[in-house]
Amino acid sequence: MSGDPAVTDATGVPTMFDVARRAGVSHQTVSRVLNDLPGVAAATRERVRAAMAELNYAPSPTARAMAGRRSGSIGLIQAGRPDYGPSSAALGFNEAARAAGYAVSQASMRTLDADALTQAVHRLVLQRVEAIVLISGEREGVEVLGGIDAGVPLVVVASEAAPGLHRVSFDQFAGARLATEHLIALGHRRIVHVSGPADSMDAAERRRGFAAALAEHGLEQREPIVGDWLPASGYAAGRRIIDDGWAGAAFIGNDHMALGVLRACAEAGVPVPGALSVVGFDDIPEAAYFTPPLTTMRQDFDSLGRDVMATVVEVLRDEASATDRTSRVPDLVVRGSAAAVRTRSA
Amino acid sequence: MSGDPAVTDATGVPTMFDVARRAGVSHQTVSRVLNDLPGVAAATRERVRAAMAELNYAPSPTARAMAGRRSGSIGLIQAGRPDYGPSSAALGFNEAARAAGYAVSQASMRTLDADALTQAVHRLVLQRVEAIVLISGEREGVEVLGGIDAGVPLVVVASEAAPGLHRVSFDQFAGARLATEHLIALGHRRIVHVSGPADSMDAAERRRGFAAALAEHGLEQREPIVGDWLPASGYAAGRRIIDDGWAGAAFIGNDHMALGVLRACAEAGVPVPGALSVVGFDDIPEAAYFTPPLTTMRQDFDSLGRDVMATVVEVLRDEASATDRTSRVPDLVVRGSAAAVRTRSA
DNA sequence: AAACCCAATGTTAGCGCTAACGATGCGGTG
DNA sequence: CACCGCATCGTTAGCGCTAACATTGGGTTT
Repeated sequence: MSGDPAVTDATGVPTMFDVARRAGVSHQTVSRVLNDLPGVAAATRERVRAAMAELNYAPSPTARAMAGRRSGSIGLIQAGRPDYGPSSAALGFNEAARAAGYAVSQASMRTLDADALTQAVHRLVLQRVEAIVLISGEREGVEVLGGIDAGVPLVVVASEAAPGLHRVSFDQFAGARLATEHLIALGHRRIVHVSGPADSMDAAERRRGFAAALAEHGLEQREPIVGDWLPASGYAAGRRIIDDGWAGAAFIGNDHMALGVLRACAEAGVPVPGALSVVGFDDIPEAAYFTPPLTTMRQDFDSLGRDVMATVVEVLRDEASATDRTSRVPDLVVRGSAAAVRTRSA
Repeated sequence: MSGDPAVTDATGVPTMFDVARRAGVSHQTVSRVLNDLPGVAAATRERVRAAMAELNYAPSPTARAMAGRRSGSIGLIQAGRPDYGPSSAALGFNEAARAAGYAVSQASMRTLDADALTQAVHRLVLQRVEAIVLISGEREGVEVLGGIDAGVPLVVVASEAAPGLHRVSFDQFAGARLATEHLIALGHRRIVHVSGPADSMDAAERRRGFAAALAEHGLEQREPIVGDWLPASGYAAGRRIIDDGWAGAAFIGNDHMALGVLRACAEAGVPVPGALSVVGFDDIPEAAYFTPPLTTMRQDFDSLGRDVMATVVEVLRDEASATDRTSRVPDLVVRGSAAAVRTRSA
């Protein structure tokens, strides 16, 4: 692998000059071939290509970044718990980035705080990333990013408008409305919502969607119970719902909390969906095996990640003005946790 | 933010020369201060430090990498599904890396294949990463990496020996033995194991640990049922266990499959832990809210990630020979899914 | 006091690439 | 046939840093 006599570099990695010498041209011509620039005769181009192949040459991203043009890398900041959703989206993004020829410099942080985020952005800028992507549900992240002049395009996954930033997201509002309408269609009239935390944009949108569906059908609105996305808070919410005794159906902000609700029902002997119909959100891999299997809203996080990368490419290509892709609507996946009213008396 | 008159650079980012001019020294002295090299008078050192602070100077990682010494970045390859374990470990690693002053260049791939992995390594090497970390449970990943002369230290998270590589892992063998012994201590004599796929090193180690515990206590060994870590395969395994009717307890390779087993039992009306005791592995956040709450083996993935980074730092510091850290043993977390034999007749 | 040493600094030359400009040589125009 | 123009290529100068060497000036040695 190393020690090739045609290679001058001490590390054994061929440089542009090695290719140039081998092809009998100047290094600049090699550069032109590499970047598909015009002004190279077809025959020469081929000769250079052959030399590159023979030496197994690959340009140094570092040197390219130094020389000023594209660095070929993109910064990815992931803030928050390593949940299924964000992790999948990050994975999809990562694969798409590599497929597009980009490297990904990742900065993850378990909890989002303004200073850490700002620092992370600056570090990435120093690394000459061509764009920075933020995957985080918290509103604060978007606000912080909106106030930074990074000098490179910023793309966020955010379900609320992000002034000055490029945005990609699922339509959480529509998803929540569909979920709620499913319960309404099953004949439920007293529906409660367990929402995610106040600082979550997804939670806010789902809450809006829930409220909109109820309003459209003239149903009574109760103040949602606020959780923190974790099963424990869902469990607590479940107990409250049971003790309260009002609701016949519940739209839960995410599958984790829905699991907590199911657990609370199981403990209290409340049959699901007999006495309480439950719909979740996300469709995590476990959802189909809950007891009972969870009816929920599926989000294709993987393709979300790909969409993010597509946006990056687009923005980088034509320096476009603020993009806003909120196209995808989550799909309803019907399983056993929500049923029609009075099923049992049939 | 930009346009500082003391800064020469067109992009507005101060360079070493800006600092040098401001401090009235040469750029090389600035470099010396930056790298804590000797041969700089204390007073000068202070003056340079002040100038750096005033200009908000930060060295360019790109230029540093170019100039040959450390690049300040580490490559992270994550292969496989974005499950809770690997995602958490990657997060812990990422945070630890940043804390240690390193950037992380991440290459994720949903499925591991030799070519993709090899390519990823080469890309990272071109980016001049100082070390490469692989987080993937599959044996093939370790084998492929073992056969590559990357020129930089390679660190893997692997529960089997990795010749020529630095290794970090939990002691899966000990963990599985503890889990099995817990069931034995509860009085169980007919225990079955549902293992992960054959290409998983964790699965193999857990299987060994399970077999060792049974052997020690002279219990009958049945061939483990092989799953693929996903709930669906756990469900299938659960059905087989129930149909078979032999086992009174089951040690399941991970929590996801355990969920499938619980689901199968719930459907078949087999009480857990009444008729079948179940122990899982991983302690995913959902496990405490399964029905019944799952007794399982907790692994602190976050600190695993930190351990990996610690190993990287260590290896980078003294070019040490192959490291091997298999210290941590998973902890038993007792919940409701495993009970003593004949509990019901009490 | 001449020679010397060493701490403290400055100067120069790259790392591998891109960007800007120069230098060829060929065909076509008046 | 002198002239221009354009494709095709080469040369030079950086990007911001580190590494190796050159330079200074005070304090020691002989």
